[in-house]
Order: sequence, then C-alpha cells, then structure tokens
Amino acid sequence: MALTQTAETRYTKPVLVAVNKPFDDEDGLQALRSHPLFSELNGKDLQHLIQQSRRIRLGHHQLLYRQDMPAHHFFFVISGRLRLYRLDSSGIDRTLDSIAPGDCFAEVMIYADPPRYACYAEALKSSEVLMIPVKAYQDMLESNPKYAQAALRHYAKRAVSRFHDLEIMTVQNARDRLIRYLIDLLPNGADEGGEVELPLPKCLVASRLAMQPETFSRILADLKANGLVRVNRSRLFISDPQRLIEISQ
Amino acid sequence: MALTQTAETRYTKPVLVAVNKPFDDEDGLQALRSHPLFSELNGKDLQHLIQQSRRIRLGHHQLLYRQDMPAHHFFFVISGRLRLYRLDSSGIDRTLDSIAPGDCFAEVMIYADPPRYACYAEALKSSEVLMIPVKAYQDMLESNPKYAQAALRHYAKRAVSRFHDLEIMTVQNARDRLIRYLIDLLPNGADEGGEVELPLPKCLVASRLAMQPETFSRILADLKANGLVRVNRSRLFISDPQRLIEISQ
DNA sequence: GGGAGTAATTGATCTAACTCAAAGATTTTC
DNA sequence: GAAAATCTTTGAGTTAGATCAATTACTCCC
Repeated sequence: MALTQTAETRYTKPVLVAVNKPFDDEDGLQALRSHPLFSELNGKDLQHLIQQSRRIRLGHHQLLYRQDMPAHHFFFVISGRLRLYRLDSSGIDRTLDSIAPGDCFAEVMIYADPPRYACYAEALKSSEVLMIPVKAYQDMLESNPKYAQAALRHYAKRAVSRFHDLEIMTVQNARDRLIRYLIDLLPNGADEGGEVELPLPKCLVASRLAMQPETFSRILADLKANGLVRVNRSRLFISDPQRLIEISQ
Repeated sequence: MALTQTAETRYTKPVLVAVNKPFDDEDGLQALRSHPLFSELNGKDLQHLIQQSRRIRLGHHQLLYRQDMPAHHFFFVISGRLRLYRLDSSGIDRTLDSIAPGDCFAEVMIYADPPRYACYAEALKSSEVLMIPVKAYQDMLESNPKYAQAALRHYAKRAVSRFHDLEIMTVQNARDRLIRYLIDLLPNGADEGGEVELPLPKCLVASRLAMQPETFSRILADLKANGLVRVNRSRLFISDPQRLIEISQ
C-alpha cells in the first residue's frame, strides 16, 4: 500500500499544464517531421496540427497522465525522457516502457474505445512533450489516404515490437531476461560488440524485467566478473554479444 | 537442445499445403465479414481477395509456418485452434499466443520490413485457416481510404492488447500472473463470476505465463482448495472475481 | 475399445530469486 | 556546495518456484 500512496500523493502539481511557448524551433520540428506518424504530412497540415497542439514542460518525476484518465491527447517527446508504468492493487509500481526524444506515446489510444490511458506516464527528468489532440490527428488521417498508410506502418511496427517485448518476458529466469534485454538495446548489427545506455535507472529496468533491484545488481555484477560486460554508471560495454547469447540458455 | 530437435523434426509433413476447396460456405464467409479487417470491404473486393487466398487444412500439431520464414501471407482462422510460439537457442518452447476461429494472425507482418514471421505457428487440433496474400490485401487498402481506417483501428487495438499482455508479465509472482490471466479471460463485465475456458492445454498456459506446468497445477489446486475456482477439465468456474483480484496483491 | 502417446497431478528435493537490512554512491534541491 | 533524497550494492536468511521422479488421467488413433 505504501507505494500507492507515494505515487498518488507525491505529485501534487496539477497534471497536463501547458507552457505558452510555441513549437517552432527548427530542431524540434525536424524531429517531428522525421517520425513516421508525421513524415508524410504536408507543410500545411503539419502546421495546422501543431497549432492545435500544446507544448508541455515537465519537471523531474512529474506526472503527465494517470492510468484510466480519459485520453484526448497523445504525445511526442521533444526532449528529456519519460516512462510508462502501472500500479497494481497493492501499489506495486511496474515499469512497462521508457520513451526517448523523437518517440510518440499513447498514440495507440487514438482508436481505443473508450479512449483511456492504459498506464501512468511520468517524466524521468525535466522533459518537454508536444500534446497532440487525438481528434485533430484523426481528422487529418481521414483527409488523406497516404497519411493512413504511414500510420498503418507505424502501428503494425508497434504491435510487432510489443510482441517482441512479450517474448522476452516469457523467459523464465532473471539472468536470461536481462541478457535478452541488453542484446535488444544493442544497435542493430553490432555483432562485434558495442556500448549500450540503459534507458532507465537500474531499479526501473529491474521492474521492467519483473525482478528485484538487488537481483538486477547481482546479475550484472556476475556478468561483469565473467568479463561479459563492462559497466560505467548506466553505460554498459558489451564486447562479445554472441558469447552473451550463448550463455543465456 | 532436445526440444529444438523435437520441434524441427516432429513435423515432417511439408508446411503450407493448400486443400483445393473453395472458401464459400456461408458460416465461414460470415465470420470473415465480421472481422474488423474485412468488415468494411465491399462484396466485389472481398470476393477478389478470397479468390487470391487459399484454404489450408492443418492436422493436430501440424506446423503452419516457422519463425524467420519470409512472410508473404497472413491468416484467418476458419475452424480449430492454433498457437504462436518461439524457440530459443536452448530449444525451450515459449508460447506467446493462442488463436481462435474468427481471429487473424501474422497480420502485423503486412507492414514488417523485411516481412518475416516472428514466431512459429502450429495447429493445436485439426484446423482450417484462410491464407491471404499480404500483397493482395495491401493493394486493396490503398484503393479505399475507408479500408485503411478499419485496419488502423484493428492495429491500434492489437497494440493495446499486446501492451496489456506485457503488463501481466511484469507481475513477479506466478500465482498473481495466473490470476490476472484468468481475470482477463472472463467475459467483460462478468463481475458476478463466470465460466472460463482455457484457450490452451494447461502446460502451454504455463509456458505462456513463464512458469512450469507443475507450478501451474499447484497454484490451481490451491485456488481450488480455497474455493476461488472450480475446475472441470479446461473449464474454470470463477464465482467471485473480485475476491480473486483482492488476494492477488 | 484397447493401446500409444501426451498431459496433468503429486511428492520430495534443491536452488534462484525474494526479503530484510545496512552501508555506499549518486543525484537533486535549496 | 552542503543537505536531503534516491539509487545501488552487498550480505545473510528465507521462500517461491524449478527440477527430478513417479503415478494417474486424458486423447487420439487404429
């Protein structure tokens, strides 16, 4: 019960408060334009959508929305980092995803019925997001078949990636779950090894992988001791991914 | 390694062999028409799509496709039941989903790039599926914006439901995972209790929930002993879902 | 309907991972 | 930049769930 209270009372700031700063910096716009959900939009439509959207600034640990709240908006991350999580009846906080700049989230709610957020979303550090009205995007999709095609591709990809997440979680032992998670973080084709940055604090990666922080720490210490990873804060160097995969039987 | 061999050698029958029986029975057509991916199609387009599709009959335990095979088709279940699973490097077989008549599967591969099946699909009993060419469906989507809208709704829903599956798997203890799984199987709004049919043999439900069959059996026996469920083969009667949720802290 | 194969249950052990606790390290805040 | 808060690590003890083993119950064939 302790954690429920924490989560429900810690965030006394009102949620969903916009800053009155237009979204017009070239970097941000460029990032938005390169997202599959927006890349096909013509200049006019994109402009129109942005006008109907609001820019939100979030402080460290600030809540953006709550699970079960009506979902009238979806979001694009301009800067910072967020995480999605759920609270179960006993108040245990379960991390489901982390979201980086350039990503969208809650966009699947566009077609949910009734549209309610399936989880909590909070900023992991100070962040800025673009809050896009579901209705506005939906209307635009209907106006142009090409837009719908792009959205389809995006949604299909999202479904595949969730399927893959599920696959990791059907792995029974904690070490192998962690190893698969790390392998997935490695850039594509980095068979010769590479560096990985944990997208969440270690204790939240643990929660994402359905294990305790202590277990996470011990497994990582063990991998380190066996020369399989080198650890520097939240940066991990994986010299031989193939060997890592092999030991995860 | 044992299980890999089993899975790879057990199915000596060639995969993806069609029966030359047209898909024209009224029941089957009706089921297809009521699926969101096809309900918007006009008679002519639906007919055209069916003509390009093939009807496949699968025997008990017969493999439909293998993980990593090029995905040129997706499938609609006419009768029977199938399951999706993956094999990891040590040959452990991990069940990811079960599919009932009226459902589609591998439909997310329509937009995957490259299009490869993400898992194995096998019949759990003798089944019939409609094998639909990805290309044919894709072409049709492009021809009519209304179709794309329907597909979008479907894909978004699928993504939400995978997200929810993932949520169950972040629950750390086996009993609570099983309880949540059962609650999800209950028809919507059956707060007063109801009957649930396990969509998979118990040993495969166990695999889906990342636990051993023995653990599954013991947990169920325990719930039974506490009067929380009554078990009759693969049918479970849940008299008080609320109480079940409460004990799953 | 009887036999082969598979699935489910139950018991006995063993171990991976959880829990509790306490000390360091890191990060955030004022 | 010091204090507060949070995160991480490590140790010791406990337990949930895995593993091994053996019996019983189904299911699907011929």
